[in-house]
Amino acid sequence: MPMTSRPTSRDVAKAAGVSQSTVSLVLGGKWPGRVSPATAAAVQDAAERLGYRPNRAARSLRLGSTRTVMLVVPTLNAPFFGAVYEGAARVAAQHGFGVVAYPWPEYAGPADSPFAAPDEAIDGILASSLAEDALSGFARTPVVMLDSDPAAEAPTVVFDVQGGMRAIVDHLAGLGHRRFGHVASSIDQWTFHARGRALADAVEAVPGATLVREDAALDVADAKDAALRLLGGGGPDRPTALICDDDVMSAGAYKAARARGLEIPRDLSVTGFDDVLLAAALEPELTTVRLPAGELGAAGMDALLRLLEGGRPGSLSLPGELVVRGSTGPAARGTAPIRG
Amino acid sequence: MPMTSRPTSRDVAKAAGVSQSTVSLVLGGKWPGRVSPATAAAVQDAAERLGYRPNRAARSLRLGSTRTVMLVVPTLNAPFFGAVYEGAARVAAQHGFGVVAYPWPEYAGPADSPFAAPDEAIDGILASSLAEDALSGFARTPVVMLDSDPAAEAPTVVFDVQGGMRAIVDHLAGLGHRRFGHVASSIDQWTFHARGRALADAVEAVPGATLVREDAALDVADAKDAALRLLGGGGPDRPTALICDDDVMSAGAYKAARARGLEIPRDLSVTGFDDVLLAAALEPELTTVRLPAGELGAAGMDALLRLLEGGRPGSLSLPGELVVRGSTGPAARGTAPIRG
DNA sequence: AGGGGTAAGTCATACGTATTACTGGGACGG
DNA sequence: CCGTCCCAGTAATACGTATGACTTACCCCT
Repeated sequence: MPMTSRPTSRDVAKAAGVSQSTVSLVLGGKWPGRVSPATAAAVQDAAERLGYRPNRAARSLRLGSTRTVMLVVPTLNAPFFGAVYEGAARVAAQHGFGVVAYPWPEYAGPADSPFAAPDEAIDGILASSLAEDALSGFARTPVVMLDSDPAAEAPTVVFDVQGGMRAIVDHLAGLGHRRFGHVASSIDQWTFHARGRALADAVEAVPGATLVREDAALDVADAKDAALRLLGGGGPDRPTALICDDDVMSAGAYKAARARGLEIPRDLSVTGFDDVLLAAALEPELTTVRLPAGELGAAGMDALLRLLEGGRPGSLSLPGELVVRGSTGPAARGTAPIRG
Repeated sequence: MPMTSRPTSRDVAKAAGVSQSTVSLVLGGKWPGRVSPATAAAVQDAAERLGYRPNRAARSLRLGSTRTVMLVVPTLNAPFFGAVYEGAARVAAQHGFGVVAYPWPEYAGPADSPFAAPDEAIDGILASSLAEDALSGFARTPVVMLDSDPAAEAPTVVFDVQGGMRAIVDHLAGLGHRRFGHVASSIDQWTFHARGRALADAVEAVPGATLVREDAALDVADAKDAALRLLGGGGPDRPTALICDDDVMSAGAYKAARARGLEIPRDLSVTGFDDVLLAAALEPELTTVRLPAGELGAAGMDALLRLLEGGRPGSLSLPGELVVRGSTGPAARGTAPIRG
């Protein structure tokens, strides 16, 4: 007789000749001392044979926990956040947790969430790249912040922006560059504020180095305009290296260079940040800092799970890695003031 | 006295002076004829005042439905699938459904799913760009396939690949091109098979046109090699236009062109497919076909929800749109056989 | 021999909801 | 004036699990 609907723990009990409670004890792993090894084995065997899987809804109802975590990101329409998701989901799955992603832009508070009742339907929140108070509607829900202000109350996992920027500046300074232009993101997010500060600090540490900054939205066209402003008329005082807040903006810098007739890296060096697919697709390939987005998601989920278990996870900083490609080269002699 | 834990339907009942069943009826919207308008209003008011939200787990348990859908994609680490997710999640949210994404590559069957018991924890599956039999472990679960073989049993939403390729070929033919090279993806997926067939058909419709094809993996470096093979020694018979299976491969074609000293679009035209961010970041900007990824997800979710309601949704084909940018131009005269 | 202790299970219950079967009472028809 | 019908709502129950409170039977010790 074919089992038409899914087997329950009671079916397993019947098959093993025990009570439902015993099944629950055994499968819950808390049988030592309560159930004899022989019985436990019989139960596990029966469960296996029937292909029993516990009902998630029933378990959630009983335990008051859904074993689901919500990931809040600005968008999934960017490989970076996709990688964060994958890293987080991998770790979550290992602990029997599911992950629901929620892209932020249209987000207008808990009532607007994909879940009508976020406080109930999820056990915790992993929030990337957004202000902490944006989550004020989720009182009672444990939160871990990613790539956000570590000064916040919640545990935080960030990239070592400082180290990354210093690596870039050191690399360029070693090539003889002294006049830097910063194609900066105007987005009001901690990570970009941090990048700006880190860059300023790093440049300050280079004797005789100068830094000019122009802000732009996080897209190619706007970044191109900012880069053009930085390059100005192309006089002898123009920057010899453009440091961009992320890889996409670098593409704008490339366009600006071409518009000015400058060849990369001969006449101008350009750097990015993040190392997304685009970086290696550009011509020449982009020197940038690789941020381990997957690890960010994984480490964040790890912290969140510890938080859910009542622990008190600390904040964490993940190092980036300078990837030197073809967009950086020695500072052109010709652009230095030759005489006077 | 502050309400410490979440209000239940029983709390609402108490506050409104009715029974729990009445609350459930009213909030379920099936009260007309069973409950007086005045009472219904009182219940709704009480629910509002207490900030009542139904418990998802309890409802799932009762109804045997989780109101959650699983989205299976090859990866989220690609903007295309991120957009699919966003479109699907938007539609799902409007119907009170949540979406759990599951990246495919590590996928090894239901037991490996983020949910230990997929058949129970989800109501349906939206699967993108993968073979139907890959889901054989999910018997009993309704499935809608995206960008996959429409001949499959499950309802399908695809792009009009045929129309897109024809638009590209017509555009190029109008510019005088006759010798085409196809930088083809070697991935065994319906969409790429379809693109290959569609391209062959479209070229065949152009009198005197020829088509050569080289296969490559879906990354920049491999696509570059394939493009180099297509360009050969650069003799008079070389293709004047390279049609790539997607935008990323186009980046490889760009590199091949530069390696051969060919300028785009003067000496060589290049086209892509998909219109991801990269397309507009390349220099010159890429002529490609924009595929509405978000709409794909939305339409797929729409079909799936109808399927879950017992409907019988048909398959659907979404049109792409040719986006002409700077990578295509008139066929160079110099490359045509001048004499003989 | 009687009492206490423990090993090995079972019983009963609660989680919060949706729904079916039921009830009290008023209106209405004959 | 009595039977019938319907309105407005309620009581009871089931979904499948986890767990604290019980129960039994056996063993050991004095």
